[in-house]
Amino acid sequence: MAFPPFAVTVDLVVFTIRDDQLCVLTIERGEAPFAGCQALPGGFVLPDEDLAAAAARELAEETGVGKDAEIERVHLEQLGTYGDPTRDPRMRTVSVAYLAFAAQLSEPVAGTDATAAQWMPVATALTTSLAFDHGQILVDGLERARAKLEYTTLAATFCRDEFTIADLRHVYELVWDVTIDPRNFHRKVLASEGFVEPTGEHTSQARGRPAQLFTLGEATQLHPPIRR
Amino acid sequence: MAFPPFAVTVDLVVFTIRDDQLCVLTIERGEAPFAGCQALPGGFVLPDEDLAAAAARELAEETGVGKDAEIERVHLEQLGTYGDPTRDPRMRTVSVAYLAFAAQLSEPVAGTDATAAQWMPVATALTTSLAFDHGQILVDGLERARAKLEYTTLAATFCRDEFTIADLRHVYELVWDVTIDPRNFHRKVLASEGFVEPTGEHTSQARGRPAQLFTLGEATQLHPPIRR
DNA sequence: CGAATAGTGTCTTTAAGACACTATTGA
DNA sequence: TCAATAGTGTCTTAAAGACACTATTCG
Repeated sequence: MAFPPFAVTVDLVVFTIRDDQLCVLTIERGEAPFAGCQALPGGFVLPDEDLAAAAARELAEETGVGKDAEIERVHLEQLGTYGDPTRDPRMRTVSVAYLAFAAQLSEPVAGTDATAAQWMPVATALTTSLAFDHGQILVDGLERARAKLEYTTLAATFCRDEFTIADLRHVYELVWDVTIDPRNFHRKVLASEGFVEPTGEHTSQARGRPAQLFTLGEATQLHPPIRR
Repeated sequence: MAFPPFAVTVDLVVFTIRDDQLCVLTIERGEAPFAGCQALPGGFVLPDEDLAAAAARELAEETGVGKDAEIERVHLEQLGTYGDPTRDPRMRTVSVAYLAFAAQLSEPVAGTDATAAQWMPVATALTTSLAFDHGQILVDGLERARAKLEYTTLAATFCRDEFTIADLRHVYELVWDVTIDPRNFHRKVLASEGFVEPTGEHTSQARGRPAQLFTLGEATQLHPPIRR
């Protein structure tokens, strides 16, 4: 049977928290179209590769994540598919966008690609002209991320394996761009069955009373949700 | 630049309410693979066609919806993309699934296709072996539909232009497969700013006190949501 | 009349938000 | 000591759910 041939790519919206800012992974394009322009990382899906596998592969290539046990600390989900006939001037392309949340673990971001990858503050990225329809994909990814924090435990994915309640609150504050009452937040998280489990350890570095350390609990969904 | 060629299709999960049941539109496949098997309606995306346009075209072909002003009464949104390399034995295919909610307006369902289309109760469809990965797509579509009713006004999309609070409650009950207290539901809907607007008209047909008729209000999101 | 459905009022419980207060550290 | 952060308690308000009650129709 004849069918119109399409190129299928995956593009990644990878969020992390760095220097007290929500950041997104971008690359500088080396070739036309949009040469020299900032873009989301991504690439072609291989002939026998699943879409999620292609996304995981691109993520590993660009961040180094996934080569070790670090894959455990990354959340990857399908965001949406973008297929406007004019989105790529070279050919008819359909891009399946994936959304990733990562704790900032290893610093090296320069991937196996020759392209220079960097963590760009989301506030900057939103006012930057990105290649293709990547500006729209970023907006959609940010909105999805914000919504997901409400009813899932995925905020912990932005934290290291052990974290304090203040760390977790900081994730919500940076992603939602709001301030949250520390006392009410504390109570709400502890009241949420299975959200966090105490390790028994405490932090010691900062000024102020040492905080208890927690790990992510069994729950993946929050009932009731933590509302924006 | 060389790239692996893919076939790109759209598949539709179209829900409606018929005979007091949540139903999904299915077709009987005429050709291999899965000849004679039930499947979701869908087809190839044309070379210069947007993905959403392809979904709208397939929907019109299968249901007749969209030819008149009826397009107003249908909600169409992207559900997700399915691209397992083995999902279609003929070729490498990526399918972009769309979710549609429709009021049961015109009865004729037999589309312009030769394939026989029918409204199948979702409870039946879930225990039927559907072609390709359409069983998974249906499950995902049902879960998305259930979630959407919580925080959007889309339940009204299942109703005719004018509807009673009981009609609306019935949508929630059938989609969520629960029973809802009519009195609390009534209060909650009326308290939700912009959800419904009274027309001033009343129903007269049934036994019991005549009910007020409403149209959908300006709101698209519900604050607070109506929880399952 | 009684059955059926529409619609209102009221009480209890749960959760959110404001915010006073105590606890424990470093400088 | 004070500044800073962690953590608890308590009050008020909003919303969910249970359910008694009234309203209006048909048979």
